[in-house]
Amino acid sequence: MNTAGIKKLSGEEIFKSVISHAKEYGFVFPSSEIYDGLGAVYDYGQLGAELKNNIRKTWWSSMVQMHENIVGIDAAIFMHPTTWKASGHVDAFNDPLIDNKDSKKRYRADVLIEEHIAKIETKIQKEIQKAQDRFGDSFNESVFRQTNTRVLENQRKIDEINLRFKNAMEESRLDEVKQLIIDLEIVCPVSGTRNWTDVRQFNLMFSTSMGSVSEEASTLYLRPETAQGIFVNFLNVMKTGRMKIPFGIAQTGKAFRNEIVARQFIFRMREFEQMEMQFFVRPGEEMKWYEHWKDKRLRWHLALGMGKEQYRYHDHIKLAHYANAACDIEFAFPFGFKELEGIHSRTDFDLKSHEKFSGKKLQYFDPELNESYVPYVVETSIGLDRMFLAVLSTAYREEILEDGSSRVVLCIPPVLAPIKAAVLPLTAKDGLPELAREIMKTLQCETMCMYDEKDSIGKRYRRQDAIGTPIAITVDHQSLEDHSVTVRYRDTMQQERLTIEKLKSLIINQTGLNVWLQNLYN
RNA sequence: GCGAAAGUAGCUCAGUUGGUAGAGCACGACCUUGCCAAGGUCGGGGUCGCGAGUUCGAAUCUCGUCUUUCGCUCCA
Repeated sequence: MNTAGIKKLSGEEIFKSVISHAKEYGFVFPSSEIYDGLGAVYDYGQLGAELKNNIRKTWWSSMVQMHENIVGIDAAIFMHPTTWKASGHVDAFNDPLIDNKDSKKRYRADVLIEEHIAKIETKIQKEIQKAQDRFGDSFNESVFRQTNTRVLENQRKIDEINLRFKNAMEESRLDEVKQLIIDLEIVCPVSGTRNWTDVRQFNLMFSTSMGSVSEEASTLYLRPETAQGIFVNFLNVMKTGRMKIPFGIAQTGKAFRNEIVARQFIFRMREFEQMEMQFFVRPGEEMKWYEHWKDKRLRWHLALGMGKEQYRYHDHIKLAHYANAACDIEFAFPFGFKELEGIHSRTDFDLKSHEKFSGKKLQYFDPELNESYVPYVVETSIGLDRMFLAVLSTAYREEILEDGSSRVVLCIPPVLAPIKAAVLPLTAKDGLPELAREIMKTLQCETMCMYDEKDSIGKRYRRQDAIGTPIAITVDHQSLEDHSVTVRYRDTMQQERLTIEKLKSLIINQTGLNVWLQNLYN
């Protein structure tokens, strides 16, 4: 049987199919689904976890194992709060915002309250003005402020509002900020109504507290990027690893961003996993290394064989405050070309800032130049979940076969496939399961395999196609006599006959990471 | 946050003007079969998102509420 054609699907159709396929076969589930789910949070299922692990492993080996001058670390998600002051994340987005439902205008809640206070202050000023007009030169303002009941009353109001606002902000009680706005009967300057939304803090960082829930507890943030874990460990790694510039530190791990809108399945999530490497170089050489990693990272993607046309560079014109060059590797997702990986020349911004806040010298003594300097940093940073989505949506295919029937197949790059081989007895009797089990036992020491004897052989092939297993091994009656089995390939559906002894090397050659690494960068 | 759509079995969905919940696929057992989604028999699984109301009676009508998805807004 051969493939007669691939069903043409629109991006939207593919995306929808991928999402439901991912759920149906145990790749990705909506989080906490029995409680109706949690918006834009997803769990990886039994096959998804395998695929995700394989992507991570492939990245890690390519970056750490294959480079003598790159080492990997695993920093904690919690970091000293000052880290985020140094990185600029604390100040960046910290305003409490509130919307008026009628005018649909958005205001800073603190500004609304300040304006209200200013109005009361105006009243006080008017009282003072009136008194001054009456008493003339003998008027003493500070005495008046301390004795006049109307002024005192208004001043008391101001102090109370300030206190309430301050307490609310310190305790992150946004509901209290809203209550304050309601209590003060503040109206929208445009619509004149008091129809307010809840106050929302536009801080992209999630916070929690460490220690007991008393005043001793300190506010911690869930890291919004993994990079800072590398920068704060720069000295440790450099010294203990005897690293010589240029060198890199790699890390994979979860990061958290409180996005206002998290959408598009696992493309934009509030909890996500990054795989990134910070490469420390001599100042002035950063552009050379920037180009180097731009090229090398694209070659990594191409080595997976998902198609050259799926990728493109997107150079940033507007640069972040810490960068002097930046580009994305964009991928053709079902909803268009979007950022998959970023390569940024971060200059010495981060290390310098950490020097300033920590008071520690974060410098490298360069024996060739005979001087110390703060290294420049070139970063490669890829979203693991995005890579997962890229793989899954590219792999998904609905094929029409010669006989008019159809099959759904995941053409996942073999090195990433969750299950590498399926072991299938042609029938579930005559001693075939016993031999198949024996083969299974040997192969599962080598790699992820799956045993299946339920339903007809054709059906089992299709089931393996649907989860992207590259190789199916079928044990039949002939196997009992001559120790040979049928090997059936996912993509072509072609079969060949091999002796059992050759299976191991076949699987390693076709799906093994070590073999894949040998051909990488060549 | 605003706007729109949708919540019925693991998946895709049906459910007629209100009358005690169905199909296909999937799942489990058994029989028959054996190289590309075979057939048969039997079976498991749903308080129809949740809560009120109307009614003799609500998956169906009304109201409320929750959740999800999409678009906008925000961010990059």
